[in-house]
Amino acid sequence: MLCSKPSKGEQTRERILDAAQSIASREGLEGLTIGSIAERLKMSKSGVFAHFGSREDLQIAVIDDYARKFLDAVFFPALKLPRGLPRLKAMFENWLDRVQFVEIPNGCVFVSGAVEFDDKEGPVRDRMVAVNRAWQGEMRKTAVQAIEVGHLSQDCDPEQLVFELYGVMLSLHHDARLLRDPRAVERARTTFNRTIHYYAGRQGDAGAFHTETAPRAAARP
Amino acid sequence: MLCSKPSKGEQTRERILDAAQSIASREGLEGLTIGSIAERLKMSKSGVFAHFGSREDLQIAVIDDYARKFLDAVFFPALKLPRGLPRLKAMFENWLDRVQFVEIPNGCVFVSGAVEFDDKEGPVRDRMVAVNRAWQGEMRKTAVQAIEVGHLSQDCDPEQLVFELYGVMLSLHHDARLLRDPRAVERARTTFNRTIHYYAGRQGDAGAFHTETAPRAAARP
DNA sequence: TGCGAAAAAGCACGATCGTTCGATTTATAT
DNA sequence: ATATAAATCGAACGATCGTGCTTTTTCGCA
Repeated sequence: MLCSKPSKGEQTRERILDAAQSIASREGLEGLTIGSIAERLKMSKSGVFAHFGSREDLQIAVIDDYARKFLDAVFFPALKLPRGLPRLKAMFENWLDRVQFVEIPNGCVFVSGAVEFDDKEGPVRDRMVAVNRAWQGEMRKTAVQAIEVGHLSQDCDPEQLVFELYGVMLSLHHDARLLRDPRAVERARTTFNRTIHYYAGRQGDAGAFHTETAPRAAARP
Repeated sequence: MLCSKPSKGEQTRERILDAAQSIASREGLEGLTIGSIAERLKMSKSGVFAHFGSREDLQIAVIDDYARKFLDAVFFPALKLPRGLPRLKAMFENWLDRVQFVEIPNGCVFVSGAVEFDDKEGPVRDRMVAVNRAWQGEMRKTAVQAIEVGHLSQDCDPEQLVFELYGVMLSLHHDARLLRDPRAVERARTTFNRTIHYYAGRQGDAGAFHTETAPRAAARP
């Protein structure tokens, strides 16, 4: 019997992780505090602390949890589409939805964690790097497939493409969250379309992009 | 008589600002601490504190100082070049040098500050936004001039261009500092060249970019 | 229903944070 | 050189941090 009974401990561990998620999104992993979780959950600090061996372990658990939710929302649904451009475009649209409706309002631990731990050696940084490499690796693989099936040019460097797509999202985060520019989402989409169009290259498949701005009407299940 | 004698107070204020700069680059503006400055300067905490009304004022002073140094290194030297693409390209190359030789090794308060204060209301955030808008504004103006003199297409949206250039630099910071990818600098240059080439549009001035990867041999004075 | 285990609370600890205040040491100008 | 002002120090404050310990409460099962 799998997943029979979530014991009391596992339940509250989940509640703690949710609260930590929410706080870390807004305040960053360094601003995440045992006391702030305890206050939000109306628990004692030691009660919260007991579920994790240390604050570092808690931060790592938050990173893992965030990565799982991110991939569940952005990556795995796109696997249902055929390889190549359809899948790549679906990944980008899912990502854009995630940024627009979750990360811009609440913050993103990938973005804040990247600058918080970029020169702070230790296991938290290591995990941050690992999940980042994993996600960029999936994007790269998707780009490679798009090249293999002929949707993108043979001249396309997949890692270069990933670099550019990641930059689009970082700029989106920056302009939308710091400068509060509502046009940032549209700019991100414009950049993506132009970038893909370029890498699609001279082979006439450019018609695969029916509209310059994707149809946002379709309800997401 | 201007700038006659820097009084003792102004001198140490400068030393404090330098130390604060160095610490804030590595640890972020939130990791910047009165005690850490005092320790580095072998002063008392209160001695350091007395030069600024509060920690917030210190953080704001660091932001202003950082912005000034950034513009001195990146923006103003480019003004000596003629308007249009030469100036825009000089700004990018100066920026890339700055990132490569200063910000990647030491960190950047624009990048870390942007995510630290993106939803932390207050005067520090306000200043962060102000200097960011100022810099993006200068880039936009430079892009507008490039359009006016015909180096960039009339169809080019200057704000879209700024969005994309900023994204290139953010992705460079991310890949170089978190993932420690030495190829990130080259990728940034590649993206810039391609982006400008696109916005230069159908007018045959594309030859203005002699090499795909800029000649890094020339010693910078 | 009662018993052993698991979970949560309570309390204290040393450290560090920004900040205040009065004393003390320096620099500046007459 | 001396008086006045500026700069720095030393000590302390209340808060908050992560983390150990011990005790109490609660859960799960026979």
